[in-house]
Amino acid sequence: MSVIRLLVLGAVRQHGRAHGYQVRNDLEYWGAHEWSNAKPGSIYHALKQMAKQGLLHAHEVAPSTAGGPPRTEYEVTEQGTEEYFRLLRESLTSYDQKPDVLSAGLGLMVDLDRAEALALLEQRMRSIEQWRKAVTEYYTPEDGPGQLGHIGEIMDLWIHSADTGAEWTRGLIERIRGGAYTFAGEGEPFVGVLADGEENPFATEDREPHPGDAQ
Amino acid sequence: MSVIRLLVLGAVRQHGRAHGYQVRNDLEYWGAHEWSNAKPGSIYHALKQMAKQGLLHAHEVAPSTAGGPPRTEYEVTEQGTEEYFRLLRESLTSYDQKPDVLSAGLGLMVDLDRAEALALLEQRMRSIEQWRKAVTEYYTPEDGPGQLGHIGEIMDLWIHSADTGAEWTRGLIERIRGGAYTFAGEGEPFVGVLADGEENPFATEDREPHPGDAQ
DNA sequence: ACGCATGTAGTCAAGTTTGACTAGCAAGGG
DNA sequence: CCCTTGCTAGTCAAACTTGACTACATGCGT
Repeated sequence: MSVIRLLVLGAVRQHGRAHGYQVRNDLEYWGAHEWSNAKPGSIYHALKQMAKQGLLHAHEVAPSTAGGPPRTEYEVTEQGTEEYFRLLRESLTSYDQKPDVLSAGLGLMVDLDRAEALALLEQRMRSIEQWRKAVTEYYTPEDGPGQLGHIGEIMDLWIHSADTGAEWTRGLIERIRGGAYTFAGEGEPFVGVLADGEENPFATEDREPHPGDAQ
Repeated sequence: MSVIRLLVLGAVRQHGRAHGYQVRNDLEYWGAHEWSNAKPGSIYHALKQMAKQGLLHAHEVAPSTAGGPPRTEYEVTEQGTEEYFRLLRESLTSYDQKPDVLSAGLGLMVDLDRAEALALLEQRMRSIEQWRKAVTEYYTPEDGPGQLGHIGEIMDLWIHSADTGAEWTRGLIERIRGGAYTFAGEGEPFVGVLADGEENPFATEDREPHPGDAQ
């Protein structure tokens, strides 16, 4: 799954009705440009594509109040809502070693109720366990892992990631079970999008890129 | 960086001269179809593209000995070798949280000499440390991390990944320093590609996909 | 009054990835 | 002898991603 659709659906849904630039701003507010491929091109592409596929409804709107080309406002359709929850559930349960997918799931998990979020994360634990078992059984030669030479380090890295990923998930489950955060149907939701005109405290500014990021 | 180019250059280079199907087979042998987007289309595309850019030299060759369309053999040019080592070094030093890039680097690191591999991994440790510092400093609000609500879990996940990634890298450095594996210029290299006609012990077979993998 | 940086909103071409598809040959079974 | 299955080798259209670019308006210093 591409994480863009999940993020875009999540952003549009929280606004009720949003145009591309608003979505773009929300994703920046969430830091998504840091941990996913949320570039303008991808966002506008996803909006158009999902409108074509009936997941979003597009309203043509009068030229913007603040300059620039005419903009389009989008609204999530019923079909889009279904797809949104499908993607969200998948992002929390499936172990595919793509940290961006899980990050998006974490940011949006409060759209579910607490019990379901917990159930999905328990399922995630089981997925990791199964994945680990499949990898160790399949890739361990009869004569022991030493036979693989330095290639064995790749497997070791996977196993290490699976184990630490499971450990972190366990911690998250405990925090949620302990009452942390506000989930759907539990009163005042956490404000996850920027109101119109609100300034973004995490804007990119002229800050250098993180050292260590790929060029 | 896209990991495909690194993998393809590495595979062609170890053969001296290889056609697309051979590369494709090597990547499967390395398990790359499991941990990267090494699909046929991407591989053939990368070969053509890099040939166009002068990183590979393409030899048109008589129709294959075993049926199918005429095939092309590729050889790494001097420019391609430079690019290969550039990508390889980057894959080992840069912390971009894409596990496929590091996996590819691990599989190919023995093309470097031991001292350089160690130096690059030490650099990786520093990159992780810097990245961690930048993230914690930049994303921690004045009133403490609790202010972020559930969004703080995303940051917590990053930090956790950085810390466990550093820990694993430290272990690898120690193993290499302790004399593990055979690096460039240390005699018989580990056999990393399949000889012509050799069967692949890790072939995909009809095995089910790993449970927990994304659909 | 002028120009220049900044913010708003989105487009575009080039490159990359995906998944399904083509096509030839060999082995083996009925 | 024919027919299916599987292996070798690669192509293709559609979708997606990237990074640079356009166009308009506002505010701000000089």
